[in-house]
Amino acid sequence: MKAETLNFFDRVYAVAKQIPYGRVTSYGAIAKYLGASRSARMVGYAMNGSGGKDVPAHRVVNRKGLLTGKHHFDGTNLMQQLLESEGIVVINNQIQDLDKVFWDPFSLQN
DNA sequence: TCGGTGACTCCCC
DNA sequence: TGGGGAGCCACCG
Repeated sequence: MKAETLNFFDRVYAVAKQIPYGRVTSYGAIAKYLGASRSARMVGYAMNGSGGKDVPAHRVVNRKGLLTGKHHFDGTNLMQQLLESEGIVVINNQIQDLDKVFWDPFSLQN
């Protein structure tokens, strides 16, 4: 069974749910955590199915800290609003101090 | 059934 | 150092 690949989506959601408040991570970080650093696109795609789930997709951004997925939210700047609501500084759809708010899923292993 | 697309990232030149 | 191309895998039509 290719259950492992199917779990890829579920794992993405699981990791995204583990993102602590006021912190963000990148698609590549999650993908790498799942052992598919080159499948970062799939992570973002998985977020498409995050609708209706408790997955804080707004805490997942690209490697540059750009809110590339904000366009997929109901609101145009809803994603930015949510991040700012958590104390994250977002300017021009880009997260500031990304190094400070960046959260690594490998921290779970700690 | 097959092809195309996509919220990205890394490698090569 | 900077820019461009290829890769990856699942979902949709």
